[in-house]
Amino acid sequence: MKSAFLPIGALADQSQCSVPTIRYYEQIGLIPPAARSAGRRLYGEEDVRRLTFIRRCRDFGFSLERVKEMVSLYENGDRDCAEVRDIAQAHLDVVRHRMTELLALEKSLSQFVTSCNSVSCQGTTSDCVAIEDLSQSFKEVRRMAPATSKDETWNS
Amino acid sequence: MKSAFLPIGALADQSQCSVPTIRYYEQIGLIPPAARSAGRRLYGEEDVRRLTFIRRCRDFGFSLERVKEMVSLYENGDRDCAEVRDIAQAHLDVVRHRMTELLALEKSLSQFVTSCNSVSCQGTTSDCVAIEDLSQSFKEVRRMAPATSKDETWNS
DNA sequence: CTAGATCCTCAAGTAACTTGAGGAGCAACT
DNA sequence: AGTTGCTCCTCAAGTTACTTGAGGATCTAG
Repeated sequence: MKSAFLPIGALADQSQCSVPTIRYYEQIGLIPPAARSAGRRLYGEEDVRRLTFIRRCRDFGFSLERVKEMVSLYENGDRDCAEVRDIAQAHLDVVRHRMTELLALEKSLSQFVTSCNSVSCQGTTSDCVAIEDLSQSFKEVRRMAPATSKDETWNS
Repeated sequence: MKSAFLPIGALADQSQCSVPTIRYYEQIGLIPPAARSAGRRLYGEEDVRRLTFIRRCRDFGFSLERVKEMVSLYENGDRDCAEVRDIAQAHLDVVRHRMTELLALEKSLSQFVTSCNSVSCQGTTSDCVAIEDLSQSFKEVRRMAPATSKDETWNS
């Protein structure tokens, strides 16, 4: 068996969460209380997976309450399957919406950087053609996605 | 001239920020103090653009401090153009990184929903094949992006 | 066996808002 | 002219999701 036990610092490294954040998650009941050896917390591979998943969801802007829901999707075995699918579907909708917005910002920024590199661009920003382009792209972004409902279903 | 003056509620609608949030942004100096008529704030098209841009950046997970920096990108004309480009480039890196992670999550979720719809799925989650698929996809997601540096440059 | 890194708990601080109290102003129907 | 209802104002307190700090114990390497 290769299941080594990890102290909290190693878990933090592997999951990209900070040590105090992990303790905080335990405190609020998002992750189960860790096993202890001489008062110190010990973790396994399952904990690395769970925490990585949690950190990822947080990066995407889901609230801790929603993350709790998502974690329970694949850990809790006594829920109605259709209900679980509906939750996942709704999360998927949000994720797709975020992706279109991120794509629009990516386009704005890359256009800006490209034109800033290609045009003669030695002076201050007021002389720089690319700056005007940038503020123009933001207007375009707005036109592209006019009815951004602010995902109130998910973060309210 | 078609420049109508907007009360704070209309600005909130158009920019997708809440009314208290706009007042808060004024208070912390992120947006300039609005003109007033009978004590009430009045705004124009420029304010709609600025606030929409700010809201969008916040949705993408940039801190208010970073947003301040980005707002000054196209409003402040006395900065070195190369410096401005470097800031934009760094933002672009973060945005691209977020996009690959979002894409991975999108894949996980859509696979889950699809298989949940196709297989016989009438009981509880412990009976459902799709749940096992989902937790498997999360492991895949982890393998796809192992060195997530947590964007410390941007949100520290 | 000691020096430094890592761990522990508990309390307080921070960012970015949100909510609530208490009150004034404007629009528009009657 | 009155009053009903919506929007606005300020100021203070609450919320979420952490982070930082104090004060102390414990493990690990040289």
